[in-house]
Amino acid sequence: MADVAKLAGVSVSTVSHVINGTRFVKPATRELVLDAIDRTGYTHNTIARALVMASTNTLGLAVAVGGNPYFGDLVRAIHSEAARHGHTLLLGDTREDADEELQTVRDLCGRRVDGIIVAPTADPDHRALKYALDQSMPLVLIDRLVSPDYDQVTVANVEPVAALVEHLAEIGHRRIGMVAGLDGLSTTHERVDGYQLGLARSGLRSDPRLVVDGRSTLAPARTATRRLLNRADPPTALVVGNNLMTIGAMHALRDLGLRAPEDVALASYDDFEWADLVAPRLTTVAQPAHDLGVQAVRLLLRRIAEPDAPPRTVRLKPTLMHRDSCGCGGKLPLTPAAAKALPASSP
Amino acid sequence: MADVAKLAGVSVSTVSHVINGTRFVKPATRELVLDAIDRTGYTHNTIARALVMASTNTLGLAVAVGGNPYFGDLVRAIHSEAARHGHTLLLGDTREDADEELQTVRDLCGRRVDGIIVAPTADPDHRALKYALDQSMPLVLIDRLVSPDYDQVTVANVEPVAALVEHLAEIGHRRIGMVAGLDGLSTTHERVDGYQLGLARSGLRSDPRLVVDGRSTLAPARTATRRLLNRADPPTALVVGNNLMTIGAMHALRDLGLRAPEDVALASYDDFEWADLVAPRLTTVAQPAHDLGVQAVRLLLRRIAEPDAPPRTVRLKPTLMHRDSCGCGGKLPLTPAAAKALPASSP
DNA sequence: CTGTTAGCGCATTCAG
DNA sequence: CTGAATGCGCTAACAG
Repeated sequence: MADVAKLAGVSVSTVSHVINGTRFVKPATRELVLDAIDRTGYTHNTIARALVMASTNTLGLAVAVGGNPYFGDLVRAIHSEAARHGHTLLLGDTREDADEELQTVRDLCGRRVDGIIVAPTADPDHRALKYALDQSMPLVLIDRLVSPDYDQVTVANVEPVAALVEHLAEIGHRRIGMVAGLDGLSTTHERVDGYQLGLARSGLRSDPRLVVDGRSTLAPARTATRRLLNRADPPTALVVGNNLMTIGAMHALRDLGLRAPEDVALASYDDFEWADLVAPRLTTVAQPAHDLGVQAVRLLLRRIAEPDAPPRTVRLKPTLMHRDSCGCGGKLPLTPAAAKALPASSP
Repeated sequence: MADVAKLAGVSVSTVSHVINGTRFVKPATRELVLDAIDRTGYTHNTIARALVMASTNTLGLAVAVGGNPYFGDLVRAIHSEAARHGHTLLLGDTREDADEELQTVRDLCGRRVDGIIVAPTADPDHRALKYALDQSMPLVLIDRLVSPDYDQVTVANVEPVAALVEHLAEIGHRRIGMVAGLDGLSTTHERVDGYQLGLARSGLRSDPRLVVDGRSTLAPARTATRRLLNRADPPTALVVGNNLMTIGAMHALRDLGLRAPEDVALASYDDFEWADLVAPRLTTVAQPAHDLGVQAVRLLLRRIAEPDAPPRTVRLKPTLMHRDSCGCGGKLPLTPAAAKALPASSP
């Protein structure tokens, strides 16, 4: 930058100001600077700028990068919304592990990002989150809720899952099982709560043995589902807690030579782009991944701008993708109450 | 850091050295420093460090973040390998657009990442890549090849696709169509070349009208496939150039009330986790996404360490996932030559 | 309208 | 074994 200044016959201060447009510069000299800049091949050093400005224009993202396509959508949405506001993303992988999460958040803080979006792991102590707050690092939680003290954005879980269960019950199912996600995640608990609520509303007794742990991923869900269906008195319908576990559950059905929805009806949380290509076409609840990401970024930018604003929890509504795996033959819509909790969209 | 030094009764220089372990410090004073550090709640400022070290321990990644789950796997692999070497990822989205690509790379350079991994867009001038080289920014290309002057890592395309075509031909198909990807990408061209090669080897005449442009994404592939199958003399088998387009093609089949493999046989590039849950189970070619990512990072770190090393092109082999959509009934394996080009794995 | 100068927080010679 | 001093590249008062 000193070179540029010399070559243009001005001071570094002027160079800085033409670069940032931060104060008026006589058009003549500005031209001088401008072409001195590209004759020098000069490139603005964001690092140095960040040091003095105490702001990096970078947002940290701490999620479990792995496997789940839903998080891919989230990352994409977050990235584009961040970019729209001139921010870049620094990517951290929690691997759904509390220690990794803490280390990731630490690293992100060390790199002086302007704020962090994290999909919290099941850490009961929330060490990573506390650390961030401790550093007074702006923070917003996505997907999973932790406490209203944080800014957080998530999706409705209880009512939508209840609606699914009620639908299944109305078709005539009396033994409805659930493949639940990782213990310790709010999404898991809320979806199980929704399941219980649905049963209760349908006048069905809840049987704890019908709820199995699929650990939010494919393989465990596969074996758990297999075990569940191998019981002496297996459920005739299954509610599955997320997308990966749905793949696992379908594998399990195939392993056992069972067909959906004839042998076992299926309804699950999270949609796929190919959900209506599989046999049977999957009845699912689709998350508004894009909106979730956008909201998270907005919340974070607000928090950065006003560190003392009251924390806000945003909860978005998912959409019912009513297809064939529930086995109602398409003839039966949701009950009015359920439909209200869970707006439907034609596939 | 000055605070820490004061509180420990030493100089900043000593503090720096105990933090980085960069020279011997008497255990006694080191302890002093260490607990002064956490009594102060001091956090190492990576930004300032980067400024003086002229190195950020950050790698830039410029890909089309959108939609394609294959890139999700890639990002994951790259991230973990980078992390293994103490580097973090700065994420850039090219959106498969040349201008976005250039801007992304510019930004990444401005942020002084230590190197960049880019999945080049179809820009005929390779402006972004030239820019990076111009800045003498270490660079490696992933997925698509551009020129042996760059470090690049990709997957074999020609022979694997040829093998697919030969397989289809051997089952008896004489009119084999292809849904090709975005023009200008090496993967697209190589896969089309493989298609032609397979036809030639099978003694089939190539008909340009049987190759349609699916633009590497779902929707265009759907309409293109529909148009192709609506021809007076439609193909009886289809080779599809990537995963998203495969979803599109399957939608097209359903749109037309056609079934695979009975009405149209299907074989495609890129595997999915659910490829054997759809009807029919998809015969695909699976990319070694993880290895691609790992190799890319290794190449990049080598380039950073030795800026003048000769450029290297790494080409990995994909795996055949031989399932049902090709319609051979599982009875017919690949010809020996084809099998050699395309190792198979049981689903 | 523009130049001078003092840090931003750290790593690192060079002396002790 | 440790401290003092210099500079990384830039922005922002503060003078002109």
